[in-house]
Amino acid sequence: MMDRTYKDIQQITLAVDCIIFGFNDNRLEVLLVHRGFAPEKDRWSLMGGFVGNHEDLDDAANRVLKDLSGLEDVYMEQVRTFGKAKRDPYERVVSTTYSALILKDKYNKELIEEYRAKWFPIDELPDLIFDHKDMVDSAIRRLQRRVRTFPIVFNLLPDKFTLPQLQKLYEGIFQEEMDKRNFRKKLATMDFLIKLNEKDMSESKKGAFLYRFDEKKYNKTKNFTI
Amino acid sequence: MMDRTYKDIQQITLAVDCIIFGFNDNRLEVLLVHRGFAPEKDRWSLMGGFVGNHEDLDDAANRVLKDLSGLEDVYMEQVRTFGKAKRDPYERVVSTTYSALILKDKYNKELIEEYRAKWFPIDELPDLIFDHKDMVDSAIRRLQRRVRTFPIVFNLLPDKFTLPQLQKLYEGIFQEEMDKRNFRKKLATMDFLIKLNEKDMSESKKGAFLYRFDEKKYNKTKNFTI
DNA sequence: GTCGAAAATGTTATATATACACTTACAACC
DNA sequence: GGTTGTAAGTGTATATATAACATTTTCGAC
Repeated sequence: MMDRTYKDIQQITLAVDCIIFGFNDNRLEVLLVHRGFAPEKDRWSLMGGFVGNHEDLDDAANRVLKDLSGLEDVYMEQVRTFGKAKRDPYERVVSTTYSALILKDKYNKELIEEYRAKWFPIDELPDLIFDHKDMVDSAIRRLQRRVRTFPIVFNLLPDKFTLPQLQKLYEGIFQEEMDKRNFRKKLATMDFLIKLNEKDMSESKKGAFLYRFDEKKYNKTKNFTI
Repeated sequence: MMDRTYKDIQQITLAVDCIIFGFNDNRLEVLLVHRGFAPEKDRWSLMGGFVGNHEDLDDAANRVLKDLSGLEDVYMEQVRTFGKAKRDPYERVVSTTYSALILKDKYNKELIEEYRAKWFPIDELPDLIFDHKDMVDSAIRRLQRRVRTFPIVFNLLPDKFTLPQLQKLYEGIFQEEMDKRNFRKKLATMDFLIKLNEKDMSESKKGAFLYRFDEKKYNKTKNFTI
């Protein structure tokens, strides 16, 4: 902060936009809202909102997410701030993006309908307003980096999940196929992945064993890389 | 952006703060300014400034850096945005941080004196105002990640530099010593590091060969990891 | 009891990372 | 001009991580 007085400083509308990721049908998807109002009526956008004058930036992002999904205590990270003067052609708005990882079957469907929101696979995004496509892209790139060294993907899965599911999720995030044996070899070294005596029979005749992520055990060593 | 009108939205003072890195005396340092004005008079802070109403956020960061250093076209990256409502106890200010890599002997010394700025090694920082210590820490962590996969350290070195210098720089960034032979083995695989027929005799009797980073050659392959 | 479909499993080759010690060049000094 | 001190420069062996690749198992459906 330099030596100007705090008076007469120009103020700017500050917003947050959420890139909400979900794992559906073995694909990584993003939740988008359909704008029912001008400007840019009937186009798709990220879920966003303005930051209150006495509201923490992080809190604003959580509030916006809760308004749409009904969810609280969601895994969320700030991604970056988009601040081009002309990024919103109607008004000067600077927007900080947050990436959220949610569980598809936990969100509130009525709220989502109310906002006319829809899930889109990340490789089939519709046309988005303003710079929202750049926002999604940077969030995906960040997610791709983060999931290599932090066990955050479990936020996208139910408590019990199978290894084929987990692999499909990583493949959806990286947008590339992985070798099953090498993938499992890495997971086998991680003692915080607990194999249960239960199978999920819904995806195959043989059934796949269910696993659980033990966060406490993970916190002891915190070594994780895919 | 959700369905509120654009009217009556609260506006917030937006700032940028620059974490300016330099490599001096074989150490990684940060340039800080001494506040000569209230509030927080006589404490140290990052160089910052407010964002103009019609100014791109990136442009604001570049302007602030130029005001202090006289430098333009500096390597700069956005780091993250600090938005706690009470982070500045006097007024609501949201600040986006930018990390800059500058060359020590190129900046404008008069400007720096005018602002009462001073270089501090990153492991000997003074007490900083507000959340500026967190800002520096997150910029250092980001820098540590970035220099592993992008050849950005050359922004901290003169056009011609020696391998011992380069290694000292990496050691300063990582805050740990590295093995000379393994370090050079990696560099030897990079054909965009051009060995010159010149030695720098200032640091040793034997002298160390000077090298040059060839950006065009780098751009052909773009493979770089330390 | 045969078939089909997905789950589960190991080995080898290659690449990368780590650990480690001596020789060389040159200025400074006697 | 010979000795000394200091930093520059160099190679090899070992351990670890990554990548490539095919068969067997299970069980429901028919």
